Amino acid sequence: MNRISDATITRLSRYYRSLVHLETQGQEMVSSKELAKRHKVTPAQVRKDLSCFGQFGTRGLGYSVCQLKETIAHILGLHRIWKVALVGAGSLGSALISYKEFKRQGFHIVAVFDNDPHKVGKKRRGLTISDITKLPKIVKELDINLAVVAVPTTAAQSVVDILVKAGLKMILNFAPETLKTPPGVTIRNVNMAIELEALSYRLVASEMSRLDGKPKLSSI
Amino acid sequence: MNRISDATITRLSRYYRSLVHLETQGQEMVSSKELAKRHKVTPAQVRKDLSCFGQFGTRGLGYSVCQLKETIAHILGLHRIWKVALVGAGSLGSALISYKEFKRQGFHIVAVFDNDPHKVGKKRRGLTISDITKLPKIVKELDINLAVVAVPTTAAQSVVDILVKAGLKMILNFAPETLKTPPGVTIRNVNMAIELEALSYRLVASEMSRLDGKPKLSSI
DNA sequence: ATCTGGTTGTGAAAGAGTTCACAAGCCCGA
DNA sequence: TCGGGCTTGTGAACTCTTTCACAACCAGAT
Ligand SMILES: NC(=O)c1ccc[n+]([C@@H]2O[C@H](COP(=O)([O-])OP(=O)(O)OC[C@H]3O[C@@H](n4cnc5c(N)ncnc54)[C@H](O)[C@@H]3O)[C@@H](O)[C@H]2O)c1
Ligand SMILES: NC(=O)c1ccc[n+]([C@@H]2O[C@H](COP(=O)([O-])OP(=O)(O)OC[C@H]3O[C@@H](n4cnc5c(N)ncnc54)[C@H](O)[C@@H]3O)[C@@H](O)[C@H]2O)c1
Repeated sequence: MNRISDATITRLSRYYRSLVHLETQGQEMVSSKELAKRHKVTPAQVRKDLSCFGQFGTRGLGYSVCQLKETIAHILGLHRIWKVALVGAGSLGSALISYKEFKRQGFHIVAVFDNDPHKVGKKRRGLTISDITKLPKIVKELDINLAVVAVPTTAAQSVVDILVKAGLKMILNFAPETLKTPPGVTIRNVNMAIELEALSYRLVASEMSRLDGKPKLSSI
Repeated sequence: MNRISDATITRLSRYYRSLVHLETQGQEMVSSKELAKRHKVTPAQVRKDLSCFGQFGTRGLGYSVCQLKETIAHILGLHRIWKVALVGAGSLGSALISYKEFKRQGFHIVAVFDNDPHKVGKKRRGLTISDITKLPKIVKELDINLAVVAVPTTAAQSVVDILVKAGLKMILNFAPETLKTPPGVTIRNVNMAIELEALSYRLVASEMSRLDGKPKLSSI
């Protein structure tokens, strides 16, 4: 069992959501075929993804919805509660605080930081906004596992440096910029601008091919 | 020149941001080496990405920052103004409306839709929220190019169906679910939950390897 | 017991994407 | 004009990911 690819982990997350859904529908078993159809991948892909972690299915029957769900939850660490620090209590940060899905998945925002004196001390959904300078101390005290960065692009690198110094190893970044981190620190980016630009590129491409009479692009 | 990969387009978006930054710094030329370092890829990757679209560099010197920036803007369709419909004026939707970066990149939110009678008719940053039933008409009238979906997961598929029927071909979805679209319609997902789960998986993995005394995972 | 229809798990093949390696080319100074 | 230092552009090699294909297996009917 080699290093698991990012793509596989991403797909497991998706399968997980389907399984939760199927369970609420009362479905007992699910085949790789059905799971694949729901996610626009091949059945072989589903089976390969799962086989990275063991054998969970029954030949001829498929996978037990409940059992597979639990297995994936385990793999992804969704049974655990992770303590999250949010940096940046702006419009995006505020939306994230009020986003209940995070908590449901075990990601608890337990501290919010900002550097704006007008915001520090104020409350957001029961959480008091702390000054960014208090971050290292609070991260230690609360034993925080991961950080979400929702500050303006210009401040993002300096915030990441602070987080790294505070000992955090996992960071989710919303600023549309590639940030530097030392080895051992994982940073993942949520980048809506890039997604939009990919759509924009395809709009241009589809217009061009329309003019050329070429066949149009398929989805995803 | 084959089909350009998604990965390449994504990287172009990133390079673009670096180029904008370098231009404001007054830098005239940039090498694939420098660009690569800023984005944690190899110089060869940068050159390959660009070579998909033509030859823009000068051997021995590198690329003209300004010229390359313009070229990429052209490729990605960033010169144009795209009209965007936003569906869902909740907490995320509201954050998106107030996000100025979108407009700067040429993505203008020109209409906002919701199905909540309490919200329809209200204003958000100068935009009146319209009832979702008016969407097809307004999309036609305003000649809207793409749609952003920021409604609860349970409503996302039905909203996408409406969008597809209204003739939209490009959709950016924030709901954490794989949505069905007919061929010819491209949908891209921004999925923070999945990103968090990938981090969570790595946290678990790193804890396990810590216990085993194995080397820790590298960044990215 | 055996057969049938269906599904998993997995090596091997195929396909994508990335990196290597080097000729071709530019600039500058001698 | 020539040589040295540096960088691009790109086929070829390599690596990673996905798909194929099929033996192994399960359940229920006959
Ligand atoms: N608003 C959106 O819908 C949206 C969408 C996509 C991406 N983003 C990205 O998310 C990030 C935040 O966006 P936003 O719209 O919430 O911005 P915002 O300006 O509303 O909020 C940013 C917050 O960060 C705080 N801040 C600034 N520097 C800081 C520092 N050094 N330390 C701690 N806090 C600091 C500010 O005081 C402010 O409260 C940006 O990088 C933006 O590009 C936002
Ligand atoms: N809030 C966040 O920070 C956040 C983060 C990540 C992902 N998301 C996702 O983004 C989506 C929106 O989240 P939110 O927090 O803004 O939710 P929200 O409940 O605040 O807002 C959703 C809005 O959509 C409207 N709506 C519901 N059904 C509709 C329909 N059929 N047609 C038109 N409008 C409809 C509601 O009236 C509401 O205004 C969800 O799918 C959520 O999972 C949100």
